[in-house]
Amino acid sequence: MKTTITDVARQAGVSIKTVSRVLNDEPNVAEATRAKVVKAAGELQYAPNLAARGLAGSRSYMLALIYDNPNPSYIAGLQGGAVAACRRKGYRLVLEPMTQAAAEAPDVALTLRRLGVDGVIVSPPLSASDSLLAALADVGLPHVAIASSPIGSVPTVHMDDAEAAHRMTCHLIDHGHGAIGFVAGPDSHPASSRRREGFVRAMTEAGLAVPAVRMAQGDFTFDSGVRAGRTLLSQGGDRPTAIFATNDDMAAGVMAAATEAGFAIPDDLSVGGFDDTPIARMIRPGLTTIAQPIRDMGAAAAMRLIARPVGDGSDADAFGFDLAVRGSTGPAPT
Amino acid sequence: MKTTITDVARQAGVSIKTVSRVLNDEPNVAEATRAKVVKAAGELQYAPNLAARGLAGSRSYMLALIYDNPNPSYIAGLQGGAVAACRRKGYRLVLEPMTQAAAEAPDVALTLRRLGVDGVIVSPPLSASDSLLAALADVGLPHVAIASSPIGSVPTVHMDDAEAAHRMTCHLIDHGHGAIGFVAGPDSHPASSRRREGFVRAMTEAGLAVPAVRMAQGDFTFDSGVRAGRTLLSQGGDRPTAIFATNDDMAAGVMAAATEAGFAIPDDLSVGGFDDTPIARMIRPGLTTIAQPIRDMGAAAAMRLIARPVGDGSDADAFGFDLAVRGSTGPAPT
DNA sequence: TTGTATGCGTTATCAC
DNA sequence: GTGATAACGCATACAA
Repeated sequence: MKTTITDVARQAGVSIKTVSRVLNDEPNVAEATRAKVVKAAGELQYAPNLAARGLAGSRSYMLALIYDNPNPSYIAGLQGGAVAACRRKGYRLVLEPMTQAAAEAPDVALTLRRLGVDGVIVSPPLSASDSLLAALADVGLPHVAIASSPIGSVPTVHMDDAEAAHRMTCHLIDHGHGAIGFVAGPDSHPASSRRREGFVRAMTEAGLAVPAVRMAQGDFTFDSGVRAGRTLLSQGGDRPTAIFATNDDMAAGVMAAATEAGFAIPDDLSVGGFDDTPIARMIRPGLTTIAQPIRDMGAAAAMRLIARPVGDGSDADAFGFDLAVRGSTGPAPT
Repeated sequence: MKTTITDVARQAGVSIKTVSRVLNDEPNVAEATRAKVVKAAGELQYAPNLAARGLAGSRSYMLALIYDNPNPSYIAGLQGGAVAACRRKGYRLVLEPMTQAAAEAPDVALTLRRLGVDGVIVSPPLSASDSLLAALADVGLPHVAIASSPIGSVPTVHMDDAEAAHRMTCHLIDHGHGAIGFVAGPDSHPASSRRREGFVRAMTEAGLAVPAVRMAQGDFTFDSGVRAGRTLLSQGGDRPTAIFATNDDMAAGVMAAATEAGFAIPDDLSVGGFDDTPIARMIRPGLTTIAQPIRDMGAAAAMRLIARPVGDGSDADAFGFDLAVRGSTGPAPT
């Protein structure tokens, strides 16, 4: 038999309401009474029934993480931060993987309703889906988006991808590189265009050209990076001396393509990545990349939902980033 | 205002019990009645209140995944499979990361109680913690362990690590390698000893020596692989011609150490890994490794909990594995 | 085949 | 500062 609040009340010699008060840190409880209750709860190994609490209090103490990201380490970071924040506040995190198609389907609203959570965290690239965001608003489900820039009226936790890309590009330019290749991510991904913006801006500011022949596109996979690398490097004397691939997997692909073509890194070619996933430390030379505080962002997103269930919708948490310099970038060959 | 089962009942012109029957696929409902109810539910975008359902039915329709694994892709696989299975059955998956220390702490029982779930999936290395397993049994929480071999009386979903290690070792032996180095994982990890067993058995069967000098130990990290690689390769003429590192990260480390020391892979040295994580395809040459059906195992674990809430404790699901042969292994140098 | 009444374990509304 | 008691929305005996 499960021990209930009634058992605790009996053991402590008080009413259930008082027990409830103590458990929920409500005011107006004598210190002595509080102690009695805490003691009784401890002895009985009491654990409140969440279903009952949810039913009575009309809160589920659950948050959902909606994601559709093939990058395990990114998701793991987000999850870790969000779970940690949830735990501190007595919440639990439920997983809700969702394809782009499902997010745009007409029945998302019902799917979201069925979740039965108090709020949801939407991670990229789904955080850019207007229809999903609209459905969330429609259903009246509190939500926060993790994105690369503030999104309209949706509470957002973001890191400035454009600024980060700008920084990486400047890093390369500072090392004397003028012919810099760029490997973009898929257009469907919101971060892609932001990163491209940052790159172009830095190049323009430095008076450097951005010819189409040095712009390649990938899909954030290693293989697409290999292909992009081969293409960019097959231009004879006019080849780039540095390539900025907008995620680590693609950057690793570029490095593989470069090595295969006989280029030494960083002596013949510098390569920059984005995300600072584990692979960045596992390839040789180590990959210079952009480190995002993913974990913190996950935690911030959860806290937003927990602390302000009905956000005013106008605020946004901004996070910084770090340029992790490793061996893959160096001076331009002379 | 949320729409409740009462609203649906009114809209359909039936009683709530009938609605309940339809929603839960219970028998004894006229087809016409069923249709009416389904229609009403659809129109009202009805989503059952999970808290109420949980309270009344004394089931939470939630499963928890307990894990403490630094390998994101392993966890992601497990999660993916488990979530998919849960979704098919109307369950949700909540995350419960837990350190080894927390799992062994005296208050785990209370932590587990507070989870408020119908069952938990315990992944390695926690699945080897007797105290955690005992606490689970104590609390009366249905659970299944994901492990490298059946565990006592605990329902287990497992893959034979020893057999897999044996296969990898045979693969190397078949290529003419006799001096094979081995990089073990931490002793605290249950899979470590199993993998060592498989290695030793294969070597012994082939009449090959297993000198201590060719046995190194790591902690499943890339860096520890680098260290182990350096050590194993610093033996002059007696160096191994192949090294079997028992996870991909360490194998990647060994490859880095080998390259650094001037050995070509696979011409001078063959390297085998374990797990088939993304890194295996992202390093050059590609890493020959053991691919586990992680996703399927996660799904199986969830299904066990859902289909047989009170398992009889004696059964276990066994899964196979694949040897993914890539470029890192080849004939022994002559 | 369908409907009525009771209870699940909390929180919340009042009165004391 | 504390305690009865009514919801909360659903499942489930039990009736009809």
